[in-house]
Amino acid sequence: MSVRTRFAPSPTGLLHVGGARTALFNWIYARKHAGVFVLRVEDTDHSRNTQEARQVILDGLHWLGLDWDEGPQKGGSFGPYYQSERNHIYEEYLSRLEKGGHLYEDHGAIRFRSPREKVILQDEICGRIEFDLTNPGTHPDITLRRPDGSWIFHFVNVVDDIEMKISHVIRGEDHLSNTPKHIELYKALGAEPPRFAHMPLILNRDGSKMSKRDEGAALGSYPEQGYAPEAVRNYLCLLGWSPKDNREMISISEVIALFELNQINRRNAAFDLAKCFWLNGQYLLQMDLARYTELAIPFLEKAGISWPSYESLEQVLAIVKPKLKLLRDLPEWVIPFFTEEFPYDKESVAKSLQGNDRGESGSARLEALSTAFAELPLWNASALETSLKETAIKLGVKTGELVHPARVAASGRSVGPGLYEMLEILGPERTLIRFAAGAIKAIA
RNA sequence: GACCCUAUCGUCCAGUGGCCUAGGACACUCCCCUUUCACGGGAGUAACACGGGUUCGAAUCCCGUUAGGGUCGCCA
Repeated sequence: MSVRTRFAPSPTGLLHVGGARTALFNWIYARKHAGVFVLRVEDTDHSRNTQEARQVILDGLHWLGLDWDEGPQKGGSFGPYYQSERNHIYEEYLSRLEKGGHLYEDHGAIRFRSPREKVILQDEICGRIEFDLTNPGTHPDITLRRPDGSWIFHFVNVVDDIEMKISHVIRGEDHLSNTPKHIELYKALGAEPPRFAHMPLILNRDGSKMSKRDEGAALGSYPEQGYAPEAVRNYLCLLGWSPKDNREMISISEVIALFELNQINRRNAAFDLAKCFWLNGQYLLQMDLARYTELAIPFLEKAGISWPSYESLEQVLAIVKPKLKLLRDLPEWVIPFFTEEFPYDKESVAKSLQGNDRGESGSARLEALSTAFAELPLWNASALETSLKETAIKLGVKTGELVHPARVAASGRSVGPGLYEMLEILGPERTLIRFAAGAIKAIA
C-alpha cells in the first residue's frame, strides 16, 4: 500500500504551532515511505475564510520547508484541494448514504444514523481503544449537513480522505474521540478506514491549553523574530518524538530515517520557547555565512540599513554572527558599521567614557589610543590588539580600561563583536574620527 | 456529568522487570575562559503523583485514587 498522508487545516488566519507540528509529522512520514503528502484546505463555510487566511497556511508550510505533493498551487489527481470547491463530490457521497438508508432529517439538518455498535480503533500511537457507541444518549448521531446546505466537518473530512486515498490520518489527539464516528462513516460508505495516528497535544509551559494568543502559538511569529526555520523545525520534531540518543540537534534527513509513529510519546507536551530560542542560537552559530546572510538581509532591509557591497556585509555579519540568538536583534548590532548616524547608548557613555570623575582620563585614553593607532603601518586586528596592549602598559592601566571606552566610542554600545575585529573592519579613518568624537563626549 | 487519553527533574526527552544510589538537554546558581556580549569547559539544585497488588526483584506489569488534557456542536 502506498503511503499518502495529508494536512487538513482550516484557514483561521494563523497557523498554530500544534498544527505546524501535525503537518511536519505527516510530511516526515510521507517522506520516509516515499509517499505523497497532500495539503487540503478545509474551508467549508467560514466567513473568516479569506485569501489572506489561506495564504498564512501556505506561507507557514513553505517557511518550515514542508513541500506538499498535491494541493493548492500544485494540483494533483484528486483535486480540487479546497473543500469549498468540492460540493459535487459531497453531494454524491451523501446520496450514497441516503440510498443505504443511513440518513434522516432532523429540523432540516441531515444526520447519520449510527449503527450503535462497539467500535475498535487500532491507533498507531495510542494502541487499541474500544469505544462503546451503543448508547444514543451519550453518543448522539452526528450531523452531516446543516439546513442551509453547508457541510459539517466530520462528513467532508471522511469523504475527502476516502477520495484522496489517504492511507494514514495523523492528527491531533483532540480528534481521538471523534474517530469511532468517522469509522462508522467509512463503513457505511463501504470504504476501508485508513490507519489512524493520534498525536498528543501541545500545551503551554504551565500545562494549560495553548490558545492562539499565547506566546509562540502563531507560527508566523517565528520568522518575524528571526528564528531560522531549520531550528524551529528541529524543535518541533523533538516535541513528542526523540532519536533516543540524547541528541538535541538533528538534521531533518536523520529524523526522516529514524522516525516511527509508534515511537511518538503519548503524553501531551508543554511548549518551551526558551529551548527553541537556545536551539536557534545553536543553528545560527553553526550556519554557514552565505545562509546566515540570506536570512539576515530581510531584517537589515526592514531596519533601513544599506551596505556598500555584499562582501562588506558578509565581513560584518561574520564577526557578529556568533553573538546573537535571534536575527531580530541584528540591526542594532550592525548599524555602526554602515552609517555614522548610529545611536550612543547613554548608560554606556556614562559608564565607560565619562564615569565618576573619569571623564578626563577617558578622554586622555582615547587620545593616547588614537596616537598609537595612527602610527600603525598595518591596520588589522592583531596589530590593533598589540598596539592597544602596549598603550595600556604605557599608561599603567588594565587592558579593559582602554577596551571599554574604545568600544563605546567606536560603536556607541558596550556590547558587540570583538573590538579588534570591529576596528579592523571600520578602518583607520572612521575609527580615529569616532575616537575623537568619543574623547569630546567623555568630558562633555 | 459520561466517555477517551495521559502521569519520570520547572520544561522537553531517555528509561520497555535487575545495568537506576534514574541519564541527557533547556532554564536557574556558581566557577573557569574572556575586552563586552555570546560561545566553550566544569560543578550544583532538581523527578519516577499517591495507594494497593504481581514478582526473588518494579520508574518499568495490573488495579484503584488523584491530577492534567481531550471529546460529547447545525466549529474545524
